[in-house]
Amino acid sequence: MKMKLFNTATRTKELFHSINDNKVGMYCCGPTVYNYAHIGNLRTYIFEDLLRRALELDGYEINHVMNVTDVGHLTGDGDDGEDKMVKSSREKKMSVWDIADFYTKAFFHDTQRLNIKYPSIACKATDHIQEMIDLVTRLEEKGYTYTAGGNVYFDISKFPAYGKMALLDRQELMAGARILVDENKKNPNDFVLWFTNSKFENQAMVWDSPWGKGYPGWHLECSAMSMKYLGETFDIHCGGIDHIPVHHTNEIAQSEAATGKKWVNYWIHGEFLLMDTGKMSKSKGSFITLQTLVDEGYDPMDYRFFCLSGHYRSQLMFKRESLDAARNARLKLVKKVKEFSKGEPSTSLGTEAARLLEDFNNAIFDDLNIPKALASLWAVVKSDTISDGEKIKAIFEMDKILGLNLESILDEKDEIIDNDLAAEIQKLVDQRIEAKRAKDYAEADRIRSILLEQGVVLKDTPEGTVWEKV
RNA sequence: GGCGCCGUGGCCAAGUGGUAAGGCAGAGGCCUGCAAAGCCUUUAUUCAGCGGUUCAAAUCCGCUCGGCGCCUCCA
Repeated sequence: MKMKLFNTATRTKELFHSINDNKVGMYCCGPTVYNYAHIGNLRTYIFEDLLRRALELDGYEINHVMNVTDVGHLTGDGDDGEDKMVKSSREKKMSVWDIADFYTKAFFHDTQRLNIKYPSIACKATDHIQEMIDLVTRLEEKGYTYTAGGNVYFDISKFPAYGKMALLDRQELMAGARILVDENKKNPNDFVLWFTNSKFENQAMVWDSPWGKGYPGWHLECSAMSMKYLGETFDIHCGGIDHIPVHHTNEIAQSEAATGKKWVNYWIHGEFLLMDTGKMSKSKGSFITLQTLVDEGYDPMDYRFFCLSGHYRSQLMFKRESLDAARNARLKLVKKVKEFSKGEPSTSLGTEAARLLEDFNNAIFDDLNIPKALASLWAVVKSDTISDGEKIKAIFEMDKILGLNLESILDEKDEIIDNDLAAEIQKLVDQRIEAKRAKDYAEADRIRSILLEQGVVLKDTPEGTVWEKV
């Protein structure tokens, strides 16, 4: 047990201790399924996947819970906001349920392509309305709520520790920064637990509650579902750094007010992916999805490898140039792995390979220092003294964390080309070999360029001429 | 205005007191009829700038300049 993690709650790197032996309860804020996830969102899920894999390497069994937000996420944090699901539904002329279903599938398709492990439990907010109502009831019984304008609000003045993790007490708001404060609120930071006062007609997603027909506030789902599946106090909660000041702050307030207990031991937040133009924002509409990159010819693994190039707590600038660098490096790695795997893999590691693997693991355990760990990976690749069999074993071991799918890439068949075409190509290759033998280089080059036009590249290796499709 | 973060070779990036990992790109070489691929070698007396602390600083402190994020839905 040697995992060290930067805990936002204490702003320090701490040695991780789980509540129950080798079991870890980890809750990760999931997608809002009113649109596609963009590559910035995906960076966070990749980071969480790396965290999960690292904890597994450290010997823990992970209960990984992720929510799917399919209701209650408003365009503004007040009574005036419209539910994003409803908005999307109206714009796309699909039912809210179909919208949710469509984008949930799209989301998990993306995570699967990025080799992100599927959560132990993926839970939808709309399947847990009762749990949310129960939570609001508990808060109401303890006097943490008030009703105004038909909505139930959380009263932060009753919870003195409000904003402690986010250091909100040390901040002063910029005058006018908060556009449109909900007039029903006693304090601008109070937040809605339950809405009944929807001004939007035909609100499709409403449920009966003790406070009237309505729908839950956004923050509620994470508190209700995490406690249902992980208990009232659990180990890790992660998400994007943007969630610190509002979403996570409110989750902490309502959870700890309800139970009177500490809710989460370790808060781990991932930094943002930035574009040259600034951050990528889902609600602004223009963003890059994984499919965009795939359409441009990148492999999803290129993007994963790109994310590995920066530390999860640092902002990462997305540029095609950087993605190209990541692709080149990854392709080189794959090529090496294929080469090393021609022989039998070793069953054990010699001292140098073992040392490099240990260096790798130590970097991982030091708050997920992937960029540093990668140096050990390349050291294995380039080593003169480690046998190919050991290299393979060590690299596959490292890939359990990196998740580049190196083992299954080996199983991939090279592009299938039908036999007739292969025979045709081989015939030309043979002609060229003949021409070369006769030192008729003009003819040899002519044949080579014919093949190149068909996308076939020739390589004259010491073992003879080989060709491959590009 | 407040809070937080950052500034390391052409690009990305690790390193937070002991004298600069790694990747990409580039250059040179080997190989080749020429290529392609591969391999080898090579690229920061220096870490935005200026002061200070210290035997010793990219690493600590102060100031200056530059960049970013948050304070509003947001990974």
